Amino acid sequence: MKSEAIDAAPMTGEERARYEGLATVFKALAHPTRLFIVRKLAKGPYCVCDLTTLVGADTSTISKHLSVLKNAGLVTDTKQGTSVYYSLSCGCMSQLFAGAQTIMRANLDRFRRIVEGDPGSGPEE
Amino acid sequence: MKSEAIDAAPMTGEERARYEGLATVFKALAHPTRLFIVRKLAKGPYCVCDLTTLVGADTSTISKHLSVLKNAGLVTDTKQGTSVYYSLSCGCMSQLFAGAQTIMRANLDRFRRIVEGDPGSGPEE
DNA sequence: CGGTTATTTGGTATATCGACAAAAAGTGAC
DNA sequence: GTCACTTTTTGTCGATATACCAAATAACCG
Repeated sequence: MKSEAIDAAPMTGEERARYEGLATVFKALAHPTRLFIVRKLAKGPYCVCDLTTLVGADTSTISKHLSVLKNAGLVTDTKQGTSVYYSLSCGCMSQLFAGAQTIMRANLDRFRRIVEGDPGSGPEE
Repeated sequence: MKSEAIDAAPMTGEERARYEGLATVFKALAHPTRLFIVRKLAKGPYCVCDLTTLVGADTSTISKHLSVLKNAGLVTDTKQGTSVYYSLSCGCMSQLFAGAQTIMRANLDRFRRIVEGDPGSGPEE
């Protein structure tokens, strides 16, 4: 049975497109290495080879991760000699991190309560 | 050649784990349908069948999307009769959306400038 | 209990992602 | 031009994600 009232109509095509655009941003952040990179870039620009060293992966891998971030509009790049330096394109990244960290912290708390056996918290069963 | 100083050491195991946890949150948001669902849940709890109608997909598909959101700690569920109602577990979702929307807006602006041919903006070449 | 409804789980086919290696492309120095 | 260095692109392959269908599970009602 349906709930009281589904006031809102089903997802329209335009809505769908908007959510796909948003999803592109989140997809770009949906990888530990890319998060690590974004975190580094928050401190200043880095070139590909530096990030390669920091992450400890193949250069081509890092380059591809950076292109994902760039296509999502999260970073910009500048050429300097043979190097390409990447920077964050938006200060709002910290906002995104803050939100995600809030959730992660809550998850950790929940997990801890479950492990420590605080009754009345976890999935009682 | 390396940049001046890579003061920070390479990614440690602990760091890696932390970024994987964060990535789980972003991964959960990295799908248009799940974003749509989260948006709906911001208005109040919905059961699976309502969301199924709103999205226009198979029930099992929606159920699976909801389980992804739940495993990431973004939503909680409550049983009421035969229905399961899902709610957001955190008000910080709006923060995440705001950040992503800021980026998307910037992307749109950039794109528009390129299309409209404003010189000195797009990827000059 | 059998019947109905709501949800989850398992199977499967397709598509996308991610990592490395190898090759290509761009830049600067000589 | 060639050499050295940095970055991107391409190819391949295994892992993951996603959609639907079908079957299993759970809750309510008579």
